[in-house]
Amino acid sequence: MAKEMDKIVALCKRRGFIFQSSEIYGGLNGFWDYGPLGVELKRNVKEAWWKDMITRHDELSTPKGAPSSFSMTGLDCSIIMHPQVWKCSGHDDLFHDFMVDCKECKSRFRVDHVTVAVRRTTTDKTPVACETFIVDAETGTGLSKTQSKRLDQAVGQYKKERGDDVECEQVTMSLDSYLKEAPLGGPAARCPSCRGELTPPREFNLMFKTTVGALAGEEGTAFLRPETAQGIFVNFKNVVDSSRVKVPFGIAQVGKSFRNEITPRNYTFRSREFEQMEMEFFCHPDESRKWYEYWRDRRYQWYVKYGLASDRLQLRDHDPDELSHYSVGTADVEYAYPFLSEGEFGELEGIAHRGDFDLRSHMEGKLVRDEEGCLVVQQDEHGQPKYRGSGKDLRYFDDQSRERFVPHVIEPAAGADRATLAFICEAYHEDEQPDEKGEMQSRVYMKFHPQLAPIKVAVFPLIKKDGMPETAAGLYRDLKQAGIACTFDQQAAIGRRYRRQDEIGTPWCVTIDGQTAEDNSVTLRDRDTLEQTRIPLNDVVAEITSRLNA
RNA sequence: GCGGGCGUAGCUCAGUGGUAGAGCGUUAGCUUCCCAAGCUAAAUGUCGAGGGUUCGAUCCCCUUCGCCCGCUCCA
Repeated sequence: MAKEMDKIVALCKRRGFIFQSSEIYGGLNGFWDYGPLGVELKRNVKEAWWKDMITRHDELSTPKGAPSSFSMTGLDCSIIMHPQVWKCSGHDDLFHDFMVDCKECKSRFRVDHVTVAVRRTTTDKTPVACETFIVDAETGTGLSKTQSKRLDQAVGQYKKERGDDVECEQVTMSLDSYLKEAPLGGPAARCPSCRGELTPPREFNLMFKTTVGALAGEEGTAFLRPETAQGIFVNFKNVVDSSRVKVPFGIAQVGKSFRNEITPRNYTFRSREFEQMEMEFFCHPDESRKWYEYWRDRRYQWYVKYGLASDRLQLRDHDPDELSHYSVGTADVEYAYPFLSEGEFGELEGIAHRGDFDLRSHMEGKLVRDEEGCLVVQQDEHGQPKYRGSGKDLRYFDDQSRERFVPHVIEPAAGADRATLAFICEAYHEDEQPDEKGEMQSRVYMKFHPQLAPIKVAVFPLIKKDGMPETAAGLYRDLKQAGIACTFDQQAAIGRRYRRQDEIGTPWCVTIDGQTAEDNSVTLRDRDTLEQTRIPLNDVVAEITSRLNA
């Protein structure tokens, strides 16, 4: 499997699908460029998505499986937005962590994930001893017996030194709070797994920071968007007010997002700069469950339609404890990429039921879930909203029912690069075909769906004489005029030219031969079956067009 | 981020303390009436980058960047 991935990566480089960014300077981890063929492939992927979402959407009919008819519209938002957007969306907290590293065993921990049991004096709260541990979410386990014993011993030692009149109590707190409370002097918190020395907390920000305005300073600090979705939410009111859409409706966006991943790996799968195809679907809360299921199934089918095989593609509903902070239901469309271990799948797209979390967050301020599971505005230590919302009314007024409500949101969020990579991996095929002497030769071909293939047709004169090149060039121009991506090749033997096209996934080759001059017919050769059919030269454009739309 | 391995032509790789080769591919010509054909010719590398040791480094040492595997982290 991993070997197959190496072949795919080599082919992508050799044929101009994907290059490493800034390769001549040694490359830059987590960034990738699309070559001449790659850009066509990725454009076709995005175009297929956009057509499915917007261009071909019929808002007068009810699509199969949908609760009702609905509207769809597009949007293209800026990459840099007001910093408050990320505070209210939750990204600022979620993507911004302080981490400590163990100098001994090199483990890394989020400061707020490490719990500290502290023994301190009851009188002046001086910390005497502490032990760290990670609370297991499933078992809820805390301090071990050994650790308790160590605490007892440390307190005993302390009492011996100070005399017996000190009373100690035990409290637990996060490492975060402990470091703030006992910055100096107190016993050092040690590594939860090996008791090694910990580094001071260091800032990790998964969002790319930049400065707005020429003057550097905290004032102008802004972030490159880590997802395209927030641009849609903050424009919700603009779209409703300007486009006459009625709930239910969706807003789609394709664009770049940026995440400063700690470990970009697996080719283009986890990149620091990537392109998303996101759609936010706004509906009445009572209907949201049905819409969630509709979009989940429809998005899965989209990948099937464009050629991902069902045994390497799966739709997986998240377990309740796996759900994001905002979600009441999420499913992933996953693909068994060849770089993953047997049985493992990687995420292509997440379809999330986000409820009213996003719109309300941008109205009221950043929300969190309280003990009863209700969304409430997160408060700071003074009882004020931690991050203030816009204060704008983002509710929707339904003229028919005379009802005013915050729509619920279904979000299918797909990775354009991940989809492109999955289509590349799925397309890669090797087989054995006889050469002109009848000996079996290995053949590599990319079995792209014709709508995704970078080039749809290659036109060849069988040999470079008898007017064949001229006839072929004429057909090439006709195809170009019709807007069909095609190429012309008269170099080398015909077999080699076919193989070249196979390797870049061109579904059809048209060859002008001796018979063309006699009866105006050409051969149309199929990439996958290698079968050739004779069709009239004048029908080629129409034939290709109809096959492309099939 | 840590540990291990690796980095030589477009690709796959060989090789040596005295500034480099093979196969495939690419390009040009001839030949060629259908699946990587034949013949002829040609191009291509600052041996990942920077520094050090040396009379001399692609080779030895250090740093750095990148890739792969594992751990960690993460949607």
